[in-house]
Amino acid sequence: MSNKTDRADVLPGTLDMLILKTLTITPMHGYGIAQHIQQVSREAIQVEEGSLYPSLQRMQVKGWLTSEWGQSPTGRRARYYRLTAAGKKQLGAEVADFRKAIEAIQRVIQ
Amino acid sequence: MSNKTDRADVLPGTLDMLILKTLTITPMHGYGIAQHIQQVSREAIQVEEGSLYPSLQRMQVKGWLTSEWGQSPTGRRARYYRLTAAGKKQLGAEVADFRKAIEAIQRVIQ
DNA sequence: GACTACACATAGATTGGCTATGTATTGATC
DNA sequence: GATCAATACATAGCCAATCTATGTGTAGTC
Repeated sequence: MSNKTDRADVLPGTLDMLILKTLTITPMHGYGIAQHIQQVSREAIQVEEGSLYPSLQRMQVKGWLTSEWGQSPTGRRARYYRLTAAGKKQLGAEVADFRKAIEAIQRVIQ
Repeated sequence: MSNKTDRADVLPGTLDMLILKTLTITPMHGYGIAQHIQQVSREAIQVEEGSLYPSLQRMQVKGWLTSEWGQSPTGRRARYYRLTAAGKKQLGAEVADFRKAIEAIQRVIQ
């Protein structure tokens, strides 16, 4: 029974959005995406590999990302993910929906 | 494919919290809880019956609610749900977790 | 007597993210 | 040169939460 705020599902349904947002900075490999989200969220969000890679694959299938093999800064092979135009559009929609959702919930919980 | 913001799962995992919060006002029957959440959220959140009643049952099992049959204002039988002390405590915890979670996500999405 | 709103309830499906596991490489430490 | 931690990708199987769909029944209205 781990602390809820340790995990990516702090709010289920938001993982794709966090990944897409991270990739607006620069194309990144999976491990780097997870590190970035963890750091920016001040360790509040820990993206598990078992969530991360399936999500990256889902989003590639949907056309929101492309990827290619490359070299990580440490010299290891790594798959670099890049946001597509469709991915940017999707991100915009998800962020807008998210803001509407928390606004609605805030009204209920005051 | 309905509009996300039409449904209770605007943010999955928040339904129990919304119900608990609603019951801090006064004991209420299921239908009334759903109406209240819908109104306060300005129609942004629609609690489906197939989500509502299972949730009410889960929370009773966990001891967060009690219930008893009564009369609705329109003269029909209705099951009234009442928040327990454990339910109040749970609500506090869920609201705190929720605030932490959106804070963390906001940091990532700016 | 038909229809709408009210009211509760369950079955079955879907989704998302989890845990657990497996592979493999690099760099540091002993 | 062996061992270990960190880096890196990936899949299988599970679980929880909510959804859709469906069913029952009553009160009030036209």
